[in-house]
Amino acid sequence: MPRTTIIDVARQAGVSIATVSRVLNGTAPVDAATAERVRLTVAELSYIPHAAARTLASRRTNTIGLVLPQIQGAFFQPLVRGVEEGARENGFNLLIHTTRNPNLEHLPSQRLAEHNTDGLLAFTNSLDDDELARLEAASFPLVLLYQTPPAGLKIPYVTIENQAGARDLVDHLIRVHGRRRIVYLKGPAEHEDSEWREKGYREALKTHGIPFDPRRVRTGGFYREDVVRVLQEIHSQGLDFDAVFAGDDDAAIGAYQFLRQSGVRIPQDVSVVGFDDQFFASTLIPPLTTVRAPTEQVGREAACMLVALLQGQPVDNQRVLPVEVILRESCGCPAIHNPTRSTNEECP
Amino acid sequence: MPRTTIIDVARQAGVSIATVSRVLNGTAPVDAATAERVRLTVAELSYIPHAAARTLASRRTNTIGLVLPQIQGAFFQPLVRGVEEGARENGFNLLIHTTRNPNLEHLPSQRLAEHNTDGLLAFTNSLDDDELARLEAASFPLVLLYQTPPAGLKIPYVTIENQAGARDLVDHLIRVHGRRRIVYLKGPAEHEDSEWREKGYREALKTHGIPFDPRRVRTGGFYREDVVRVLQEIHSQGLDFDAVFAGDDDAAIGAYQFLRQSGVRIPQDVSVVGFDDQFFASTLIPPLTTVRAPTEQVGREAACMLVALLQGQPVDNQRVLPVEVILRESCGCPAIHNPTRSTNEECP
DNA sequence: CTGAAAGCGCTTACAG
DNA sequence: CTGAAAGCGCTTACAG
Repeated sequence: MPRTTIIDVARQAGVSIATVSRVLNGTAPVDAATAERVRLTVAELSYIPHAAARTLASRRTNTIGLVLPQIQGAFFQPLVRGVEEGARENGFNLLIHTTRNPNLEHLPSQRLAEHNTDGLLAFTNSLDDDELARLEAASFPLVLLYQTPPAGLKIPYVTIENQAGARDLVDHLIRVHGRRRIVYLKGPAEHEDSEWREKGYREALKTHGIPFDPRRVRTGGFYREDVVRVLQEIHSQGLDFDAVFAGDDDAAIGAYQFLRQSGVRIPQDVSVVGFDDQFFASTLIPPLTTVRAPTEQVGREAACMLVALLQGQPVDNQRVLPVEVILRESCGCPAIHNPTRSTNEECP
Repeated sequence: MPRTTIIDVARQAGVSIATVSRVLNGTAPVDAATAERVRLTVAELSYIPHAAARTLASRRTNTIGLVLPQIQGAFFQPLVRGVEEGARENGFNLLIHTTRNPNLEHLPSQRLAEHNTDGLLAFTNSLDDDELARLEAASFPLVLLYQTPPAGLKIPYVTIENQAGARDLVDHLIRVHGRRRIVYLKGPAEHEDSEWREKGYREALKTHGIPFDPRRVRTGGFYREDVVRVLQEIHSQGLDFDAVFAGDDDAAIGAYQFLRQSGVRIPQDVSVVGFDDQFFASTLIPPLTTVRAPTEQVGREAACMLVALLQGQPVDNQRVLPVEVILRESCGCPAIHNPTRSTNEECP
């Protein structure tokens, strides 16, 4: 049986298809009574506009794209959820392209960008600089996630206060718990968040007059296995430490593993702290002290910015969301039996 | 700058757009040299066909739909992954509709079914019987997941050996560990898997001459909180038990919680077993004895069946995938230090 | 406020 | 093996 089209609605309502389209899209004033009649007919026939036809005729896909390395894991889930909700709340569909999925053909963002989406959200390092430049030159709407634009490009971005969060966290370790030999495990080389966090780490050391020791800053801080390996390395090099600032909460689990199997007590011998406040952070043993990052909100805000861009509204060039240190026990603070998470900078 | 279209390719290659289309889709024989020339031009211009135009012209969306209650959680993740991969491997896109997402308008599968997808994969209870009947009457391609079709409808489905798995698991509890007062926590009322598992449970009791006690079979077995509540209820009714067969592995965590806070030892006092072998099952303390279900494979096979249906190939009316009992320590079996999961029915 | 008509970028009989 | 042309179901100037 043939599909119900706009022609069927128009015929039955006694109007032209243009009028039906106008009622459905609210793109032009329509006589109230006529509009009502059209709406009734639409309901009666259970008419649903054909998305592809709409796209073709309007030259808009009503879809935003999200390019990121993966969607699994405690960090990406809330990010994707935020983007999803931001898109949906604005009536947009979401198309996700994961760059690290080996099953997916490698496609240079082109299909995603120019044919299937009206605009793109790009996570750090998911699109290379040339690609970004090309898209910007073509005035293709873009918003960056956790990344500032490459030099010379003016692309709005959303990120978090990495530096301040890391600084406050490390400052707490030094000031309250007397830690001075703090290992910082950073992410992959060009990972911008890690760079900002390192600045914060250095800032805190400086404040307390602790010299920066490059041997205590290592790459490999975003995967548990890498963390275990790197700590092993540090240990076998005879370099001692009294605290580990892991790349994120998941990586902190690697630190827990290494220390546990080495017979080192957390936090008595070594403090461990993470970043993000991922969902399981409070359930680790000991509960993890970390920096709460509004990951879901980053996703939502980015989606909203992109939508605003698509609608020709003015948007800020940048949006940096605040973070907050969450003190639990892995730094050395005493247990709180109140389940409310602390926002205090001193131990509660 | 205007988008590159099939016309640009045709012009530059010196052929008609029909020929370009044929080369791209392989829908008709094309002279080898001509085809090669077209392919070169396509590459040169970085031409990417416009998906919406294709859909409109071909009346095919090249997309399959998946309707299910949610995509989060240890059970649904592998299911969705399987469907995703099955779809992608066959060159299809995937559109997911979650029925339990309150942010999404409730849509009677119609939009998903008739306008945006070529066929639909429906998880148990996601589409009501009328809806299924309507779609089947319209010859809309369907495959059911973990559900047999309603009476009178002939819709292919993919599920697992629920009954045999449950039977073998319960049989193990009785035969090897001497359990005789086994609580079975089933899922929501119309949940078909639970019904089959109950049959398996009863079958095992019968084999060992243990009378069936309806008070030991309860609803509420798919959510941790419910499990805690139900066990509390059972306990406060003075009904004793020496084993809990939880609705799934996640629900088993609820049993762990209840027993632990009641000072009951697992497995010395009470055995606990689950279903699915979700990713964390081996990491629980004690490691969970369960039934390994090929959830990802169910998703993949269902996607493949639907694709076959769409391509007019013959498909089986049903596909029931085998499961396997995985013995760990929560039933009372001794710890294995070999990390290889056991497939043996006796304790290793 | 409304309609006739062009056109979005493809696929696919049809004819050769 | 190839091309001209109709048509997929809409949106949107254009004209009134």
